Amino acid sequence: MPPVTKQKAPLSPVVLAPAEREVIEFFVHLGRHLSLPRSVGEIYGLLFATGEAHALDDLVQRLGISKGSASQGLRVLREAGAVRATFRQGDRKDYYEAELELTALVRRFLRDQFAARMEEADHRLVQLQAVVQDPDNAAPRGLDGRVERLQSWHRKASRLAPLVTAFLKI
Amino acid sequence: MPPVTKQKAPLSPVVLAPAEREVIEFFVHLGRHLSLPRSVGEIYGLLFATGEAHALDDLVQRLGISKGSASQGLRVLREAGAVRATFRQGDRKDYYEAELELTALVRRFLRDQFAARMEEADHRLVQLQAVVQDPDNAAPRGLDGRVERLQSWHRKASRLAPLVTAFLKI
DNA sequence: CAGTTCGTTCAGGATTTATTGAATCTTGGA
DNA sequence: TCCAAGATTCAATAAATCCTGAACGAACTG
Repeated sequence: MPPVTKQKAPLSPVVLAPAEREVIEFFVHLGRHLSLPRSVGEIYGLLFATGEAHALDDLVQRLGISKGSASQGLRVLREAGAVRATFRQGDRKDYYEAELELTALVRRFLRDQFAARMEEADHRLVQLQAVVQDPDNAAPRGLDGRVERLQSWHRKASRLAPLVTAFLKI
Repeated sequence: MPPVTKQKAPLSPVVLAPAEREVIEFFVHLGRHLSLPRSVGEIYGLLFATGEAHALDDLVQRLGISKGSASQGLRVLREAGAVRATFRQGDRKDYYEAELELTALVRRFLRDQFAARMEEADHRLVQLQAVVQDPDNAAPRGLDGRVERLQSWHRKASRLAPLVTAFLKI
């Protein structure tokens, strides 16, 4: 008979309850719409489901993902503000818990992601207009007008973000 | 001397002007944010750049993509309302031109895509709540409250879409 | 300082997604 | 009805993306 493998008594079972699995799937699907890898949705889903702080190893065991995925996924979530690190006396592990203030999350997303994309689009449009107006580049007739319409729409979209932010405060 | 290969005199050159290439890249990038394949962005970009109606073969030649990609890409754009088919007397080809009313495009996107996703999320949330409230599923304590918060946020987001649509009408 | 425990990184493998091109279907004209 | 041009489909291939796990470094501990 082989020696019993050493195990530190887990405070809660490492298998997922059906309810947890369901929550995880929900966030995996949500993440797909934001082009996030499955593992990121899984991690946030588990943290959201349990409402507790978990260490990296915990996520690896319960979700059955690799340390690499867990580490990278946590980084993404940290940078997005979707997860907070908490610390415990006399414990070297990092514990993470889900940010549950969804409104704050969305607001942050709008401020960071959306704003960044709008700015990038702005740069592109400026460059595009320069290229189009250069006679050497053989722009089809009427193109400059169409690019102008792109820009005017871009300005309109820019005015939209603050409006949404305001709405979220209600 | 080999016979001259038969060629139907093209009305415009099959190589892309720099201005056209720039516009195409712009829409390729835009499409990435919507998880659209490169080919779809290229097709819309070319139609937008020239402002003219093009047949499938035209797109294949100028963009250097396969017939398959062109056909599927056009279908996606058609279904999204981003492209319109036009017809010509005594010509069996289908010609496509870009829908230039961007505001209408965005409105349609909100109405179709966004609404569909919200409805899907609604179904998922209802199911999720059922699973969570079933005692057999071992939901962690407090989870039902968190799911309730998800739903309340979902309701708020639903109210957002009409608001944006209204804004676009201005 | 040697030995541990954690977390991160990244090259390589696995999986998902996009593209190709030949076969097939559709349509209109003779 | 047959033919040919045009469009679509889809199985095979290519490309992009994600995941893994071993190697590494940092930070503690005895």
